[in-house]
Amino acid sequence: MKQSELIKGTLSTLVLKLLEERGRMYGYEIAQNLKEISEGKVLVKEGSLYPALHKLEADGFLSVEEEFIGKRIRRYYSLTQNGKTQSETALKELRGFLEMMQNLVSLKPSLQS
Amino acid sequence: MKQSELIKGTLSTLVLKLLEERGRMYGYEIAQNLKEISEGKVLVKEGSLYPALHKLEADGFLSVEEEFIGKRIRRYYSLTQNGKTQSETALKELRGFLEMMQNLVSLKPSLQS
DNA sequence: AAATATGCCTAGATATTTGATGTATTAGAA
DNA sequence: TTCTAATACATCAAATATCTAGGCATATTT
Repeated sequence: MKQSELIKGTLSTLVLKLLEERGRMYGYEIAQNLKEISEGKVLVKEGSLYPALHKLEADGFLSVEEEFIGKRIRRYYSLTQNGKTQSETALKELRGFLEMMQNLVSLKPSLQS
Repeated sequence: MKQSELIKGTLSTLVLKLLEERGRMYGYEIAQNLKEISEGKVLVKEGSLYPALHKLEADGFLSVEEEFIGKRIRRYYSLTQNGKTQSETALKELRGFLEMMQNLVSLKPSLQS
């Protein structure tokens, strides 16, 4: 079990969370940011991130604006109205899940049936 | 995102944790127990659990003893020595992951770069 | 007698992530 | 100046884990 295995299912939610805070980010920036704020523990691969972004966009949760920095393109993502709703829903769910998991991994045998 | 999507990658670890505490359990019992101690939130399907158990066994982390209760068979699983080591490693990792995730989902924008 | 619970199992579909690979620009080090 | 690393997008094949949906059989409750 690699540490990265555990990220499964949480990437989209983390992206939504970041965009909720930052307002507007591009893919590379998101990857760097996740790496920084997780102290190198969340290392999202491009092969994970870009498909995830495209899916969120296709689902109507993200809108995109393309910009050229010199000759290099950047695709800035922002939350749509649906995206904001989705972000709150997903975060609530993720927090509930984390709380429950914390509980499970810290349970002592004596506390159980 | 169904709640179950988030379980991905954690099932094996939860099984190891349970066996570490309980010493000896069979599949059906594990499923019931996860359901109980998670207050109905972790509903492991047989299609997930049995393959997971078989994999843990194949990896040398679990040993099996078959018992007949009347005519009905039960397959009791226990941790091997490797399984105990693996359990501790996996739990440490999972706890670290949970802590980090807690951190990520509660971060305020002002705390970031 | 019928329905529910116990108890094991597999096969196919689905979804996500990884690793590899590709293209191209820009900045900085040697 | 030349080479390397960083920036920035992207896709595809393969691996992996889980779920859905089935199957089989016994035991218990209604």
